[in-house]
Amino acid sequence: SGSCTSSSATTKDGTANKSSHSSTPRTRKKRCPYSKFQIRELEREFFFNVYINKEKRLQLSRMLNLSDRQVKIWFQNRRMKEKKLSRDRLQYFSGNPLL
Amino acid sequence: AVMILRSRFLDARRKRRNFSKQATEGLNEYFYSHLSNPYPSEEAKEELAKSCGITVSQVSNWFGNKRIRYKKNIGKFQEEANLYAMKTALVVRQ
DNA sequence: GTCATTTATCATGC
DNA sequence: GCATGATAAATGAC
Repeated sequence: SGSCTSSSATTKDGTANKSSHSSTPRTRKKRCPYSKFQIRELEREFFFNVYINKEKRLQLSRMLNLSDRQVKIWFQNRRMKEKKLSRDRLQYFSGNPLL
Repeated sequence: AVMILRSRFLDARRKRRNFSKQATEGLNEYFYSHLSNPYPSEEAKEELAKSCGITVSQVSNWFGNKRIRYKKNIGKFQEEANLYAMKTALVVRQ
């Protein structure tokens, strides 16, 4: 089936083009788990700034062989994850007599 | 003490435990009685969370998993669907 | 941008 | 061995 290597089978935007004709229902891109190295670098940048600018985004996308759009979306999802972690943390530690 | 609680929190978040029978019961009742639009509102999620003894996030997770797994194999859930349809019908009759 | 989703994948229970 | 809950990519509404 489809592979997850972003170097081929994807356009510069990261949008998968399955066919040349416009009649295709524009298939959804398959979910591709990122490598340990990619996650490490993304997390490192996220630690410095939760919001990444265009320059660093392009630089990071080239280094990690990801599309600019993928890096942007990763930061969006990562911010949502951080928010959820804060909520869970608050709920877990709230009303705890040991604190 | 803080570190112990912190590690316990991290472990508790990673490990998965099945919901209670009553919790799954309540979730399924809502799902199959709203099969045409199985998208509970935020208020409905909070009510389900309270009545089932789970968090709102867990309610959202359950409905997300249930919707796609039901859609992927409707036949597998047919018996379950009939069961809850009959159950709600009996409730209405009372 | 946030945020509720969809979808696939991961991890665990049994 | 799958069922099940949680999480990770990806989309779309707003």
